[in-house]
Amino acid sequence: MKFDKELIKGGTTMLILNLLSTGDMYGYQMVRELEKRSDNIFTLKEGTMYPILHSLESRGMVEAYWEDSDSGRKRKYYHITSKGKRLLNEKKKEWKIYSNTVNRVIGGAHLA
Amino acid sequence: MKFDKELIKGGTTMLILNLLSTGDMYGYQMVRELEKRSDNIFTLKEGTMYPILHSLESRGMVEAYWEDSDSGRKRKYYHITSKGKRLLNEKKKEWKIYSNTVNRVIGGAHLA
DNA sequence: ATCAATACATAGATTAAGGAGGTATAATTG
DNA sequence: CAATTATACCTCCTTAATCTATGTATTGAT
Repeated sequence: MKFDKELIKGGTTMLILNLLSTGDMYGYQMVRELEKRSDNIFTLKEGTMYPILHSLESRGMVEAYWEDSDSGRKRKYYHITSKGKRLLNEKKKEWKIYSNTVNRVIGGAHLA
Repeated sequence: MKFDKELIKGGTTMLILNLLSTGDMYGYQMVRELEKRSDNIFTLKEGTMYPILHSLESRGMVEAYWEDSDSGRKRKYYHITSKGKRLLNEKKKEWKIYSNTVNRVIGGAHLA
């Protein structure tokens, strides 16, 4: 299914950008956060997340920086850029169109 | 992104089954119908639809029969079975969970 | 007569996402 | 203290969904 142009294509990207829009985070934290915020409905897989994060970085949507935690453990934090915020807004718009249309089509009272 | 079990996986299948739940249809007609019902947002590609239709048939979700149109042209109609209706209902439930969760996560008023 | 529309179909390419595995350190538990 | 679990990063390969491209054949319109 294609939606006019490029609708949806990568809903995970939207969720990742959305997480980062609420504050800088590191990868491992994002997995837990999304689980928490979705009441364990969504499970972000590392094999899915890290490639997306690296792709977003190379496209200038996020910026990464290393920081030490209290325990001396290294963490790679990601920060959403203004370009990334624009992408997020686009994706949200697309999601609205997509989900509203699905709901209309499947829920709709259409008489033959 | 995976949703607990098998959520969503093939939203196109849901839309196709949904179309058939409103009456028997032939492939070519379904393409036009979905376009119409979605105000041209969804474009069902034949290369996507036919394989799905054949898979649904082999799994007993739909049944096919040939019929001649007025113009003598052959049409292959599809009819949703009760098994197919059950599958449709499951898919709709999954869609509700999925879309509600996305909306909660991205729209949600979460304070850090 | 030619072109667009109707109507079916498949093969191969593309892409998103997941599964499985790998490295390394810190915290917990027996 | 040793073993396990949790933290934290990463990549390669596969699977599955979908699209692109193509093919056949008939009918209707110009």
